[in-house]
Amino acid sequence: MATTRSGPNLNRIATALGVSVATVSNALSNKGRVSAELVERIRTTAAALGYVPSQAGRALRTGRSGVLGLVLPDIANPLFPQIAQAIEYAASVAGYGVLIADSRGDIGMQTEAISRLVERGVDGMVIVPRRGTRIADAGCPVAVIDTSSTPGNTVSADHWQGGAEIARHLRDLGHRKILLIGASSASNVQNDRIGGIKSALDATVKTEVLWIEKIEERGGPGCLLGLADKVQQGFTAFAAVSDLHALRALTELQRAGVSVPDSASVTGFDDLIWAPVVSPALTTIRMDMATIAEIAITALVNAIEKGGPGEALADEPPPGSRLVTAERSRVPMQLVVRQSSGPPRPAKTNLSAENS
Amino acid sequence: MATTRSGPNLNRIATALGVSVATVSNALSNKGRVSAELVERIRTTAAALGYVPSQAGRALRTGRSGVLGLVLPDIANPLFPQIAQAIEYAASVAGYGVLIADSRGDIGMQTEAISRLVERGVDGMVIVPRRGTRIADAGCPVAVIDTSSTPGNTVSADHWQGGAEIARHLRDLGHRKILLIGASSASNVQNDRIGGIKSALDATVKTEVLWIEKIEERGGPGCLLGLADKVQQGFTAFAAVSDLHALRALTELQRAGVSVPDSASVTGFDDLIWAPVVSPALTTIRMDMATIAEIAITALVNAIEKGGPGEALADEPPPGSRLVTAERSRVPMQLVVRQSSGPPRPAKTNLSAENS
DNA sequence: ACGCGTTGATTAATCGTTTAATCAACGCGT
DNA sequence: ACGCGTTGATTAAACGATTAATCAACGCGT
Repeated sequence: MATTRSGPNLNRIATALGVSVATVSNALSNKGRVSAELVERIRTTAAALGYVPSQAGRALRTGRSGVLGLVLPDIANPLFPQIAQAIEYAASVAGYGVLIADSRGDIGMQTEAISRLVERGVDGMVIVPRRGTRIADAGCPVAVIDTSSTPGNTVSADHWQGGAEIARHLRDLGHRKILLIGASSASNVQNDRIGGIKSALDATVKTEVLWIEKIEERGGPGCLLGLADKVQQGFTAFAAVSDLHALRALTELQRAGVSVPDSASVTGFDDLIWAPVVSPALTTIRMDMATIAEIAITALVNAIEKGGPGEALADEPPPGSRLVTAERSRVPMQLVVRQSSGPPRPAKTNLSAENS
Repeated sequence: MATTRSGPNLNRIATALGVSVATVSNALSNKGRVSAELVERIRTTAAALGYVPSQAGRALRTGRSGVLGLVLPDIANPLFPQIAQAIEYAASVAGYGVLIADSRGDIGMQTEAISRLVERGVDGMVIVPRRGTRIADAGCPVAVIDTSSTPGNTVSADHWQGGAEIARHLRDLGHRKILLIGASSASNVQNDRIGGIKSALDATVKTEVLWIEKIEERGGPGCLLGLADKVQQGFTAFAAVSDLHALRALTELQRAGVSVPDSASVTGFDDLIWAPVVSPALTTIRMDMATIAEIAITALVNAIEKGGPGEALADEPPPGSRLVTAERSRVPMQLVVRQSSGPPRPAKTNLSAENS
């Protein structure tokens, strides 16, 4: 079934019309000089025969497969659907297919996954690295979506600005003691988000960072984070750097009898699928994945087709992998206010429900 | 960069050794008759030159692209990471790459997405339909992963049995009034799960089905489901047909001051990523996606390579799309007991924490 | 009438692999 | 010594598209 087997090819169209294959090829691709009338006839019979060009033949001749690779070292990441959908859409608009590769969390398999893609002849690849793993040269243009502070990053959400948005939101609500919840201090993305939060707050607001990884070293995976104690210590807001951790915080607080948002506010990041359906619906920050994907794909396609803008990192332009760059490398994140955030301990009002 | 451009090809290896390309090809693929010694020499120089076979050349000659398509009409489905990961892994083990296609929820785009894949020359495709949409013929072998009650289904989790497992778990805990929570009565999967639950319960256990879609028609998306009232009515367990709905139920109950699992049990389906981290950790049912994917891919690859077992639906074997079949079509689901389920209203004990 | 540029189409080579057909030795039985 | 099967390697023809080079008319100015 590969690539139009048994289906009509250029030859069949050519003989059907009594012309040469070259003419047919030219007519269908607007290349050489073919009379308008003949183009018309070729087009119609091609359509009538249900002609579909063979990617294999074209790839062999042109050296382009029309396929991009998408490498997700951590496919279990709940952001994956958003990313895959956006990348697939942007790629298909640009006329490319998307081949997925997964290293199943294992860093060593990332290299293998990449080489699998290369063997399949991808023209370029989009890599969403986890925790700043180094990208070995792939021998083709590569776009990296991570965060601005990662060297070689092509484009990403402006996690720093996103953090600042959340911080201002909580500060304006009146919170003065905020607990920041992250998973791993090794993640560039999480560090940027936390950095952004802190940067937007002056000395009147106290913050403290809680790393889940640290706590789970003792308590085991899924253990309680001790947030009820934090409430006792005066924290009125809990800003997690991912909706996953926000969810954990939310349920832990509720279970401990802390009412949200009345007694404590909880915010997340990424607007994952469950953010609107939990109760109270989660205030969070959404990344514009569609725009990010479009920028990444555009940069990648430029590098592929023109050898155009972007081959950064100063070394060898033609060989090795070329990390592509884009003019816009930070896409703003958007605050989504729902019910999980509100002013700290106001007697009993039932507040803030803009979005959702 | 497509397909080993500029890289060494068979010809280069052949001239380097002073043999013919055919011999090299035969040596590398164990086909024709080549002396063991020569095979050895060819292998080593091929490796030394970093030879990677050109998929394009091979595809053109053999009519096989070595690529499968994965069609997800509802990519926003949180199950997607599990599915994509399992399919990608099974496919790569079988020597195939996976091209993703997404119809962004729109049913009309499903056909377009499929034809995009066909144009790219996929050898076959795996389709995970949403709500029993019909699959137009794709012109290549197709494996369908949905549920047993869907006509043409190739393989899937045994949702019915999964439902029965959950039902027995709750019954054995002592629950006698269980609320079943589903999203849409149009979903075959959800109906099978609910059917399975009911089938395992005798008349001593009362059940009632709550369809979220119906409630949201009035209350709007994300509205409260009125579960606190249900508790008043004597329901002690809430069995959702997806972790997403279980999560919604859990947070709604907790927010209403109903303690879980002391005053009410909540269970889900699918063991999505947040199931272990919410508090209390969610009791749920896990599907063995790895096995399902392996069965689907095996059946698909059989159909592709041998024209082997499976071309169902009685009509034309060679043309049209061929829905493949597998010997095993139902893969059992596995109960994962965590903290969100327990016996109904036992005075004050702090119970059941097997798994997690 | 001759040369020349333009238009419109064809010829043929090429991409890299697979594979059927062919061919050259060589050993061996008769 | 001749024929014959076997082994080990080569030749050459595909697969389907792209594209540079070529070629046949034709119109037109001088």
